[in-house]
Amino acid sequence: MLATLKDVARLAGVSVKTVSNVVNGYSFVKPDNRRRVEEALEATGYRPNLGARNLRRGRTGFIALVLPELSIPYFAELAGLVIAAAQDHEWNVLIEQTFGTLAGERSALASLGPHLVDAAILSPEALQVDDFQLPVPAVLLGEHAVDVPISRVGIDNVAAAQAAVRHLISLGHQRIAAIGAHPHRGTAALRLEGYRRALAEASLPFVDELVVPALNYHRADGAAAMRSLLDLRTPPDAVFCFNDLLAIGAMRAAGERFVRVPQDLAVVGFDNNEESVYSSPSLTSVAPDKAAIAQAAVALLHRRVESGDALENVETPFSLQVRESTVAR
Amino acid sequence: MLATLKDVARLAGVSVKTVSNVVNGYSFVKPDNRRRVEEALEATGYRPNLGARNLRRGRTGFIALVLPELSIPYFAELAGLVIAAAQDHEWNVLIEQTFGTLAGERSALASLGPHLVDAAILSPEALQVDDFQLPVPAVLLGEHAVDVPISRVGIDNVAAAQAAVRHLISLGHQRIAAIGAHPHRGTAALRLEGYRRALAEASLPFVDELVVPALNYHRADGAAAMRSLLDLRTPPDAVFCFNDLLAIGAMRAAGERFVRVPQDLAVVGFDNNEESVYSSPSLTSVAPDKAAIAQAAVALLHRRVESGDALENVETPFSLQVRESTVAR
DNA sequence: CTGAAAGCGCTAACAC
DNA sequence: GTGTTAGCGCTTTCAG
Repeated sequence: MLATLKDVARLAGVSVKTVSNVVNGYSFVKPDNRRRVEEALEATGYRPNLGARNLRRGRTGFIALVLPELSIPYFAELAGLVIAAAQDHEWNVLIEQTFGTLAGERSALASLGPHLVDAAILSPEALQVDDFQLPVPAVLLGEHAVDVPISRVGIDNVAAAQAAVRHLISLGHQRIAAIGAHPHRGTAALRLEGYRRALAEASLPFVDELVVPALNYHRADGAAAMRSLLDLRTPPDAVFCFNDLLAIGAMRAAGERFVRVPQDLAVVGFDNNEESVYSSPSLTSVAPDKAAIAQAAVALLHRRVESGDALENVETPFSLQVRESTVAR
Repeated sequence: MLATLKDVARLAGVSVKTVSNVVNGYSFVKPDNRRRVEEALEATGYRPNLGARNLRRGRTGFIALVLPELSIPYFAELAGLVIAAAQDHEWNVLIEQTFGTLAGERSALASLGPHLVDAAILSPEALQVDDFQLPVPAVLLGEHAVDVPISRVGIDNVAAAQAAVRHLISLGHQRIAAIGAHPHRGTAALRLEGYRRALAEASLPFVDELVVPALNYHRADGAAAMRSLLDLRTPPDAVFCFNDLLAIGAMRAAGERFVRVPQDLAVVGFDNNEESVYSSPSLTSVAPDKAAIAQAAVALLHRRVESGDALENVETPFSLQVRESTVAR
């Protein structure tokens, strides 16, 4: 098997403490001993047993990332960035998929014993107030669906949605639909509010039939919603979708009815997936700074775990990426 | 803090051994004791400390999944399925991103001490023979770029590529390009071989200028490759791309030159990403059974870790999904 | 069937 | 500066 601290100590002719000191870079070690230990370390190929170290230190070396599904590009991209950010703090990331269901989210939280992870990053969609009895420090990505005392990292969703709809209005669109309303999702409510404000400031009417709910935010849901909009007596001339997948589905449905984007229908998405840069037409989208979100979330948790800092909310920047789905090339 | 075995034992008035027996479902425990222990378990909300358990058992409870990048849809989808499959074997999954570089892959392997994970699933792109001195049982997804004694799970890449190109030939295409050749990637070599065989069996010539290499397999690489093909004196009438991202990029580049897909140019991809179902036009693609790959890989590792089984190779099924990029609707 | 006790590999008092 | 030693929480002989 692998060498232990004791093996190294024996080989170097010193005690485990000295070896431990060298390995952890503590205090001063007599140069002579240091050299001998380093040679022994090299000779044995010693690698610390993280499990034992963490058991002793009372930490695990892991953080959990709880998200709906890795097959959703936004979360896949985010997960990659969280893993990279966690490395800077010597954390490994454990990914739990909830599939956006309450049961899935509860079971993910339940599996999150304090023995498994030091902290958690959550992207909940269905959790309720009672569920937030977390055994470890946590940070929410996105919005508080309910009012609960947990740190949060994310963009200003109202302002971002407003910017998207303003863009459509500035292009002369008057009958602007929204896809993605959802009764319990905090993020959906805020994006709807941004949509509402942009209409109001341009003195455009808020038309109920133009706001289409979506239970899920997959491409198929966007396509279905778009079809229902195209079936209206007066279809919209533009549509703001609450994420890029909905927008991709909407554009697909439009194409199937020979509705041209952007000439007949302008489309804006949200998330700025890589996919959206290469779609035909490419998709105008609200672009949250995902790297900033990932880094802020991990850094915040690190502060909380290390120094027991208080709750905090971090607002990260966003921008609007204008592409062919609103402005023909 | 949280209750330990000792706390539970004290409360139930028994020894830790008895509690441990109950928790682990071992042997027979006197009904009376069992009841008392169960009550104490309930009262304290006891949750075993995985770190301590694993330290004792000499296992970690984790497997590593080493892949290029989560922002690549194929790997994101696969990762989701591996996580689900690992749950069935009480394993948590640790994802390491290599970004497809040799340095990244080496550092991922190095961090894989036997103390961190029980086993590993690898999707290497650049590793060399010497690198395969793994400290834990491992399984390769995709192909052996080099000849090393490691288990492998994946589809028959030659047959799959051949099926894709046969499909193009059956549609009457004669001048079929290939995008994605790569000097060191085993998978690329096999797909190229399938392409070559399909041409040969139809007595079509193998034309060097129609085979375009791609250093990376991102959308931008597909677009660049397609542009070079469209610049040829006689451009191809069909193109087989070694993954869907290349194909999406190729279709985008074709559209920018007003080349119509599939009328002027038929396109086939590989991987069957969800994205490809909703692109315009939707993309014909070779569809590996990703769930089967994930399950086979995890199950194989479980057998090796538990019973020290020998190396084995598992071949998983695939199918060809025909869509609008080869057959107009 | 159950209890006592050893020890997985590591860190951190506490002595020297 | 360095050695000795006591645990972190758990599983597991080994007695009884």
